[in-house]
Amino acid sequence: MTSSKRKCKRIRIDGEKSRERVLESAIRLAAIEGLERLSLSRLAEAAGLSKSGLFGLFGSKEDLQFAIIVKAREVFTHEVVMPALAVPEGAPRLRAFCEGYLDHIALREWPSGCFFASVASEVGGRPGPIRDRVATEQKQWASLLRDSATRAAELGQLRSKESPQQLAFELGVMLTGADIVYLLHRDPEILERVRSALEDRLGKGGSSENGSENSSV
Amino acid sequence: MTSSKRKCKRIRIDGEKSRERVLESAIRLAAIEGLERLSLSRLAEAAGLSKSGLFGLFGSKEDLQFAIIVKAREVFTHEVVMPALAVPEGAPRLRAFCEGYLDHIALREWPSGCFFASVASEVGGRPGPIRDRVATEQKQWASLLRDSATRAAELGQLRSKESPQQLAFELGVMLTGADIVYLLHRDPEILERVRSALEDRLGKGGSSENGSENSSV
DNA sequence: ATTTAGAACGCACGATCGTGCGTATTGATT
DNA sequence: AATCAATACGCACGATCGTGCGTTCTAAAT
Repeated sequence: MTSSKRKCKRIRIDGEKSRERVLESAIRLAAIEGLERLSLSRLAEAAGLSKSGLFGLFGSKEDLQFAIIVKAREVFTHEVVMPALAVPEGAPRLRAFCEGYLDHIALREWPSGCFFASVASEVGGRPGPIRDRVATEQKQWASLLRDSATRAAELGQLRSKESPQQLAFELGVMLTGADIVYLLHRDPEILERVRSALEDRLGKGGSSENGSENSSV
Repeated sequence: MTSSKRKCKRIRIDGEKSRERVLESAIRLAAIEGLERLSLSRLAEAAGLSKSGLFGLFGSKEDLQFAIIVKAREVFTHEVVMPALAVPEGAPRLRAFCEGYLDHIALREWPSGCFFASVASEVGGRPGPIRDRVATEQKQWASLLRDSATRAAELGQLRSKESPQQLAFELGVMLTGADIVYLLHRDPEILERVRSALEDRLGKGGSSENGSENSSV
């Protein structure tokens, strides 16, 4: 009920550019402050426009929060998911998902670790549309891991005694837990121990083993 | 500079009772809202006293936040740590720590899962005394797991190929990650999969195996 | 019975929050 | 050139935040 886009023959939505620019700052601010603590004033100041101008771009704070989630998902897809999809399916791709996640949370540009882990624990206790949306995103990420693990099992790349669903689950919660703990201590040993766990379950062979330039997207 | 306790021969601090009563509500509210989103007004209303009365009890909001952390630690110690310390050391105790944690986050009285996991991701990106305190608490919990795993290794209760430090780390981050994910979906399968992981690494034998009444403390 | 220190209160302050309104500015369409 | 819808702005509103101040009440110490 917020947007009233009456009849208009040819609208030139130049505001899209502004929204993108704002969201670029917003995802970083929201990861630190939290989705609800993020204030329009500070975001406006960080993005270089007025508070009311920012408000008008999104219509309401909840719409802004949704847009931030969508933008964060795009970034996560670009930084973690897509590079892994360029790796051969099965165990190597599953490993690439996990290593991509570890590299992602270790980036200095993200002082609050994984955006979705941060937001999940923020809104997890408060039911509502935002929590549902975050839950959906998390499920999709879990599906990526599970599908890769299943394919790895089909290809005979796993220890036979292990259920691929169980393996994908354990890796997923380990990554999330490591993100939280790494957030507190910033101890590289945390990332190394997760990599050891990966090596234990998926065998050796890091991301530097296969040249990544002969892959067709 | 907040407390000015001049010279007084015999003070009867009755306020301790009030503080305890307030903190009882505060830890639950803070787990849902977050340590910083928690407002004095709502907490005062929930605890049944005035806002200024509540403020006077703690001196400042930061002091209140510290008191909440201390209280949450007491609850966690009472609900998770102490029962596990009544279990024979080594693998059974390590298992009791993990199962106690799972039971703890599954409790309906805690709609936001583990207090410390929630607060960790809230303040993890913002350095300061509160984050340092939470980090210290997390380290102590990790030490409990690590010491139990080490003792289990000494007792020959682990698969020899496995480093006890690595085992303790993996279990710890799995618990934290499972807390976050369970917060989002409330799917009992999540808890079951963690229990499967425990069974895989520590063998069968749940908490109901050994009678817990013949234990000294 | 008087004294007295702390507990709890009402009240108000400055700051900041999300939001609505009125108004220039802009660039594409007519 | 004129029209018009969308952008971005300044400003102000009610609400809520953390905090300080002064008063009343209560119970232990004298």
